[in-house]
Amino acid sequence: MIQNITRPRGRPRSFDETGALERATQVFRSKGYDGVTVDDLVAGMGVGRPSLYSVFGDKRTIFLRVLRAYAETKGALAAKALFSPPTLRDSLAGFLRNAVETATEEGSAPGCLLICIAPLVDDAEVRQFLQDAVAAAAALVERRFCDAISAGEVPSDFPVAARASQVLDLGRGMTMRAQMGTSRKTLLKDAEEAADLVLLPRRGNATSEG
Amino acid sequence: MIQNITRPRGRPRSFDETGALERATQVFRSKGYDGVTVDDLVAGMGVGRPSLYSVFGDKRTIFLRVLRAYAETKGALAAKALFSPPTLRDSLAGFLRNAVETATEEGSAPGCLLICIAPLVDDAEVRQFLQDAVAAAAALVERRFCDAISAGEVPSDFPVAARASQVLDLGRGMTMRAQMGTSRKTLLKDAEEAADLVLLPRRGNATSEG
DNA sequence: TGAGTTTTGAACCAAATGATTCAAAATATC
DNA sequence: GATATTTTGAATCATTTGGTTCAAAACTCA
Repeated sequence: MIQNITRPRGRPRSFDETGALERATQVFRSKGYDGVTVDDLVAGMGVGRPSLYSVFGDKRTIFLRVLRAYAETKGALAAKALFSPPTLRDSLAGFLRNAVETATEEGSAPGCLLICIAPLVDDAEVRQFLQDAVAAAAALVERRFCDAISAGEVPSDFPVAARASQVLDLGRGMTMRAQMGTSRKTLLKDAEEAADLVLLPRRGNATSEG
Repeated sequence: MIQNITRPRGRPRSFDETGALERATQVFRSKGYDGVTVDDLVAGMGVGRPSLYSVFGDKRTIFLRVLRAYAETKGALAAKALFSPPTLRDSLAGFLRNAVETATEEGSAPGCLLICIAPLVDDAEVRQFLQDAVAAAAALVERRFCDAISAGEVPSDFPVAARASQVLDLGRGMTMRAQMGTSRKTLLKDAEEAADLVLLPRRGNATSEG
C-alpha cells in the first residue's frame, strides 16, 4: 500500500493535534473558561508552550475551536438519539439519556461545555455561537415532534414549540445537576420520567391511544 | 427619640457595608467567580483596597458571604411564592415566575448566582453550601406538593419527589436561558406553561376535577 | 485644642500569568 | 555526511493580579 501522506520536512511534532484538542476540552470542562490558565492548557494538552501558541493560538482561540468541535460531536449524537427510535417517547428518552450520559461521562468533569461553561464566557463570538447552537437544538426537537404529528403519534394541535422548549429546559436542569454531583444512575431515571412528563397521556391527548 | 447608636471612634467609613455587598453580588453575577479580580470588586463595591481586605476579607470570603446572603433572600422569596397562593397551580407558577424574575431583574446581569455561577466555583465550602441549598429547595417544593395532597388537590399517589425535581429542572433551564439572553416576557410565559405541564389534567388525575 | 482611634488612598511588593525569543534537537532532502 | 526545515524546551520579559504598608485624613473624646 502506497503511503500518500509524505512526512513533512522538519522535526516531527511530539503531540497529536486532535488528541491535544480533546484534552483541552477536558481542561475547560473541569475548570471553566476564566479558571483556565495557559499553564493549565500546556500541562493538560501535553504541548509545549511555544508549540501551543504557534499551532493553536491563544486561550480564546483554543476555546472557540474546542467549543465548535464539541458542539459538532454532541450535536450529532443528540440528533442520532432523537431520530433513530421509531416512537416519540423513545426519541425523547434517548435524547435526554444522551444528554445525561455526556454530562456524566467518565474521564471528564461532570457537566456540559455548552450548557455549564460557555454561557459564562464574556465574548461576542462565543455568545453568537451559543445562540445558534441553542436554536439548532430547539429546531431538532421541534422537528421530531412534527414527525410525530405526521405519524399520528400525537394530535396535530400538539404544542410543538412549548414542549420542545420544555424538553430542552429539563435537559439543561439535569445537566446542571450532573455538574453538581448527582449520579448518572439517578439522572438516567429522571431522563425517563422527564420524557414521560412531556408525553404522558393527558385528557384529550392521543399519545398512547389507538 | 433617643439615638442609641453611638458613632464609633475613628474616621467614619465612606461606604455602606450591606450596600457594598449588594454591589459585590452584581459583580459576581456579571463576571462569574474566576472572572472577577480584586480590582473588579474594588471598583464595583466602591470600597478602597485596604478597607476591602480589612472589612470583608479576600475574594473567596466575599463570595461566600454574598452567596449566603443571596440564598437567604432568594430562598425567602421562593418560599413566599410557593406557600402564599391557595392553589397548587398558582404556587408552582408563582415559584417559577419568581425564578424568572430574579434571573432577569434589571440592574443585574441575567442569570442566577446559585444556578449559573456558584456551581463552577472550585471550593469545598461552596460545593457543600450548594448541595444544602439545592436539597432545601427540593424539600420546599415537595412540601408544597404534600400540602396539595392533604388538601385533596392531587391524588395521594402523586409522584411528589419526581415532580419536584422536574419543577426545579424546568426552573434551572429557564434560568440558564435567561442568562443567555431570553427575554423576561418569553420566560414568564414559559413559567406558566411549565406549571401547567407538571399539573395539567391527566387521565386518572384529580387535578382540576371536583 | 489636643490626644487617641479608625479609615483611606497611594505606593509598593511578590507571585502568577500571557506571550515571545533562541539555541538545540530531530527530521527530510541533497 | 552536510544542509535546510520544523519543533522543542528553557529562559526570558512585560503585564496583571493578590495582598500589604504607611502616612495623611477624618472623626470622637477629654
